[in-house]
Amino acid sequence: MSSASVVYLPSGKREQTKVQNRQSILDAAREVFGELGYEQATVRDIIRRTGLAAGTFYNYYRSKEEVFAALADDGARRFAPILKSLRGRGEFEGFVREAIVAYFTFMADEHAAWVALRPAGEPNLTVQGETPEMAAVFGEVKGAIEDAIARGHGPAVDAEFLAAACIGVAREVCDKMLMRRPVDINKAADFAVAMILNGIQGLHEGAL
Amino acid sequence: MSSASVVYLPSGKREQTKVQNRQSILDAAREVFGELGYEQATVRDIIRRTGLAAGTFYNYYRSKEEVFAALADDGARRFAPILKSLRGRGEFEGFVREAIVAYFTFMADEHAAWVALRPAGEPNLTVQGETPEMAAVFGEVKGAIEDAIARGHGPAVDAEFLAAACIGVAREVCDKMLMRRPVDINKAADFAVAMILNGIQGLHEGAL
Amino acid sequence: MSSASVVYLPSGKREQTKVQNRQSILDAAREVFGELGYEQATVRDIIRRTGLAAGTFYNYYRSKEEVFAALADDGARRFAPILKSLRGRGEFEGFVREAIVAYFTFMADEHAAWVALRPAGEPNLTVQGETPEMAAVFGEVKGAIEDAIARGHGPAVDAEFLAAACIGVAREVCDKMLMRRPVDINKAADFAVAMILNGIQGLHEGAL
Amino acid sequence: MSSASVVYLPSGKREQTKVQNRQSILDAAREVFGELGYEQATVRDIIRRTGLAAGTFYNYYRSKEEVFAALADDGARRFAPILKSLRGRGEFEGFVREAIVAYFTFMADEHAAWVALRPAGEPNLTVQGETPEMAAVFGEVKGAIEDAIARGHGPAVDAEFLAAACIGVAREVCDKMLMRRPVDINKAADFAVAMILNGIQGLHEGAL
DNA sequence: GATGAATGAGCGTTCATTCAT
DNA sequence: TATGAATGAACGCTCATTCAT
Repeated sequence: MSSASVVYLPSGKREQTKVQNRQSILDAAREVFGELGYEQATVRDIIRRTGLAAGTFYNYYRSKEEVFAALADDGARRFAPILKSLRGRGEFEGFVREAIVAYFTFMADEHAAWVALRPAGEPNLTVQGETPEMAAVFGEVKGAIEDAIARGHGPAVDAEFLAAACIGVAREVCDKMLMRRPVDINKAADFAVAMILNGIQGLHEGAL
Repeated sequence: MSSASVVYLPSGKREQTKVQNRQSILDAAREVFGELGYEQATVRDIIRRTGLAAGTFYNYYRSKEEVFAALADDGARRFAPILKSLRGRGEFEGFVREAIVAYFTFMADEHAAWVALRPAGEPNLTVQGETPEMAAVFGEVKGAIEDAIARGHGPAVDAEFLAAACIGVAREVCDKMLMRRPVDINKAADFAVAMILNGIQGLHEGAL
Repeated sequence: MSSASVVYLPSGKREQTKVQNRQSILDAAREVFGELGYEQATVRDIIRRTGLAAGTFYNYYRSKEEVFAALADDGARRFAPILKSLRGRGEFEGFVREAIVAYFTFMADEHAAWVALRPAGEPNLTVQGETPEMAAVFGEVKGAIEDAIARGHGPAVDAEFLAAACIGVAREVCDKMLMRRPVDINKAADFAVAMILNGIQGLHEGAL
Repeated sequence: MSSASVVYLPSGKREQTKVQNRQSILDAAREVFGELGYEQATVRDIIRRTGLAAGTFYNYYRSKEEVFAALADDGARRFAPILKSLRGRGEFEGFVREAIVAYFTFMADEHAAWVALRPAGEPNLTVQGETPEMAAVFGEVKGAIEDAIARGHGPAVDAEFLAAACIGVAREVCDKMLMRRPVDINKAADFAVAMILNGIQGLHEGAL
């Protein structure tokens, strides 16, 4: 009761614990962000789900912003190679199709993982449905499309508007796709791609 | 012995300050919501900007939800007649064009008013950029498009996806439009409409 | 809308209104104190039930303490003549019996009126059950008994303790009586009186 | 490379201040409840007297109800063994006497401690005079008497009225006893017991 | 590095009371 | 006198963050 108990662990273990703690925090944060949304989520929520002490959180991240960024970076990092293989290719049509498919696929996977991991016990919980990874990957795709268009790989139209339109279609159709069972990536991608490419086609003819 | 019993009815001064206070609160709330976003905004933020006492807020609204709703309702109410004149028309093309134009026009006006009123003194302030009115009107347009498509006024394609795509294009292009100077409603609307209608055209041919 | 409407009423009416308002406040206060208890009751609760304006309350009473006192005084005033007819009589036994009966009768009446007036619609409301009048009348009885004993009309025992014991018996038995249906004043009074008088009898013999 | 992983177990200093703080809160709460009464007391009153930060209170108790209960439980727990030794004894007279003595003794101790600790500097402060412990112990005694009578250990009279009368006598005489200097437990207990037992005696003869 | 209690600013809200009308 | 909106102190409570252990 009145003395400290000290347990010495081998150094390897300690490193392991560090990795484990960091992962615990990330996992808890993903859950919390997914369920509550970024704004509603609090550091305390994350800590609670972690089982760690409050102070421990701050050994790894300085704020909820930072954990969010870490998760987003992780998503972006995993998505980067996929995206890289698409960038820089010559023809725009192919790029759009592949980018959309890659994006939808990533989102479907992420969403599936997220749905699978959520405990079924709390059905009345408000769910935001988008993890930091998803948000980040959307940002990546957005950037890629904007880039591709700005670099002249796209048609000769108002580049910024075009990118915006592509992104809008991609995001909204993706959202709907994720709400259906089963999640049909091909159908959704076909739809989105058709909308975009046909839309552009018209722009040419209409000389916009 | 004979004295007057006086009944005070709502008269000038009182009623006037009531209206003023209500308006102060709404104005402050619009600012706060526009700058901080709904989630970050607090009742006390609104009160502070109002200069009124804390308790006074609660003579007018019971919560931030309620002020938000009041602002949103105001936006929706102002937009409703415009929208109503579009709904129920037979052909889809015309509906889309008019809806987009109406939406872009409303947003441009709202945005201009909003920008004009914001004090320039705090440039490093996080700005969300969307007032409750804008959010509400977006919701109205979204509903109108979904309705129009669901009621069969749209082409024979996946109605939900189509609505989603239209909405995505409208929102994103509108956002870009609002960032430019001058704000060119016609150009943006032409672009968005072309994307949507041409996109649909292709869907038919592609038998999606 | 923008001008004051003034209604002149004859002076008699005005006086009448004053009396009515005072009574409204007292009635509302009795209800509120009875339902919520003195501590929980707020001036606002009373005002709300009154239908009057908040400021009007302060034209009649300066605080909830004051309304409470007014109600208590009313109870005491109504009880005073009954009590007066008992005070000063020579023999203690008779005094105790009559005081108890008078007290129990008053409380039963008051309680019946109170129960009858309460709206049956809110059965889950916390009810304190004692109006200011009841509290005040208890105080009067207490004073009367203490007086009677202190003036030597009681037996030669520790006067303060005796008064305390009488009062304790009276209060607690009265409470139980009021909880039963039908309220049997005679039975309760007989019991209380017997306890007290027999108790005293023993004190004499025991030479306390 | 080789470093220690340290697990901190509850040790001296931390545990000590926790106990101290908990005690500070309980002490402050007892004072506040004693001076202001349960209803008037606020969590902030307790915190203020404690000198701790506002949030700290909530590390120990969730509400004023909970602190009150903790104090009351403490009183009841300390009184329980004394009470237990009395319950279940056959004859009623002995039970009443012992219960009264035990109750008066406990209250006298509690009251003495309470009076001794109160700072003399604020003479104009409203004092309620009853700590949660006292209230709880009164409740225990009340329950014990009601039980004993209900279980038939009492005389053949209206059990509920009898219990009420006993309790009334005990409470009121105890209050008076506590106001005198010196506090004479025996005298007060003798008085109360005589009142009760003689009173019952009369009930028998009177066939109530 | 891990712990978890302490901190105190800040939140939403209610309240008694005032005072211009 | 009646009105009822304005006031601002105070409440219960939560939070991000710190720091002695």
